[in-house]
Amino acid sequence: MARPPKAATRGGKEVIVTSAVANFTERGYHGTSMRDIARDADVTVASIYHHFPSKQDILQELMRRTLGDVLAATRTAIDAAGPGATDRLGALMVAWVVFHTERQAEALIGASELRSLDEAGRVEVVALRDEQEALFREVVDQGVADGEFATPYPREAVRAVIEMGYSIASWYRLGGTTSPETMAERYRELALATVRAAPTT
Amino acid sequence: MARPPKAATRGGKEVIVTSAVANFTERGYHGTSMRDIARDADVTVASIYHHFPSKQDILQELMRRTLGDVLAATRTAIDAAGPGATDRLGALMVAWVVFHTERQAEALIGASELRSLDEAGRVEVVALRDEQEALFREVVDQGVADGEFATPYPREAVRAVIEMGYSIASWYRLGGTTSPETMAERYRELALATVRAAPTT
DNA sequence: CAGCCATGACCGAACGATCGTTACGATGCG
DNA sequence: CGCATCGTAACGATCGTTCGGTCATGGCTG
Repeated sequence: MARPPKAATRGGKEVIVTSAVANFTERGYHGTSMRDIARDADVTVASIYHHFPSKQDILQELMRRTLGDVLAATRTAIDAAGPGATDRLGALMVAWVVFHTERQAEALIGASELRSLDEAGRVEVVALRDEQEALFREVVDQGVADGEFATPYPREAVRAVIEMGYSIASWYRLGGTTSPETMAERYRELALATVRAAPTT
Repeated sequence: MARPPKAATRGGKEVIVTSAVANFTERGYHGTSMRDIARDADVTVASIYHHFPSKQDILQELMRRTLGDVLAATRTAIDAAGPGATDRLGALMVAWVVFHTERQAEALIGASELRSLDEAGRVEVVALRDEQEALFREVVDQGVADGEFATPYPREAVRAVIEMGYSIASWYRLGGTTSPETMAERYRELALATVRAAPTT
């Protein structure tokens, strides 16, 4: 059947995806042309259509990969953590932040180009996002039930925690003075502080 | 001189801006055509060019207005609050959240279409965003200096607080079960929890 | 083992559609 | 009349996509 002849044929699909990530990040989906993608990937426009049926399909494959990867990474982190909600949320947040520092470009696209998907693609991707949010909610709800977390607003706290990690992708610079692990540690504490707080009044 | 002849002339510039907000929110700047804006504003494309020199100019005026308004609103809130950092950050966060619930579409554009601005526009808008971040940072730094806030990571906490408020614009629905004021109150507490927490070690 | 040829990878050039923008004329109020 | 306002129709550029090819490879046939 059809299989990679050598794997070093020059890249094939991967160079296209890589170029698409860079371009979508910089200019957005609608601001990027197929010719932009082709130029950075060092192929012609027609070659792209040999690997993908359409520009829309590139975006969908990209987003499915990204959201699938981060979901898998956070699930693994939770399963490897202790049984307590504090341990589990800490591990979840560390994995969440590390992903957003190491693969910031893809993470940014995954969260900001939802509106550029067609109907079918959006349904699929929204389902992945809902799964991700549910993962956070389960852990926080467990902590509230066990009494480890005292926040009176678990729903809002979950959104705040998700968003503070996601937002890292928009300003963090790899190679700067703060490593992904250090960043993850700081945000682990910020997240725990957010869910632990009891009402003031 | 030139002034509004009646204010009921049919709208003039305002209907165009309103339509642009709706369209940019739904499809993004590059995903929106001048014909889209014209259709929703009930004017012709040529009429838009009577009020704006270019599509780029519509976006810039939009973003300048939005970021200027939220900056003014948050400054006013801080000045009206008590002198303590807790009061000041609380008032700042309430104003921040209320703005993002009441004018979510514009807020979303202001934060997500930075890359669609040309060089000149970006410089101007980035300056406004930096002022806004500085406002948060001043209050948090004051709290840390006075001992009211114990967070070991003030920089990250500032980013987290800004982002948790901004993100409300992407999911909050006016007319739902939670009013902007209630939402603001909850996020006031989440924000204070985030900056108050001491290191766990 | 030589030769063929199906196949996957790639490309140059063009398609019709739509884009932002403009030239220019009609309208109507002060 | 003068000016702000708005419209019709078109401009050249660029868009996503497709057509029709070339070229190297490697399994199969004799």
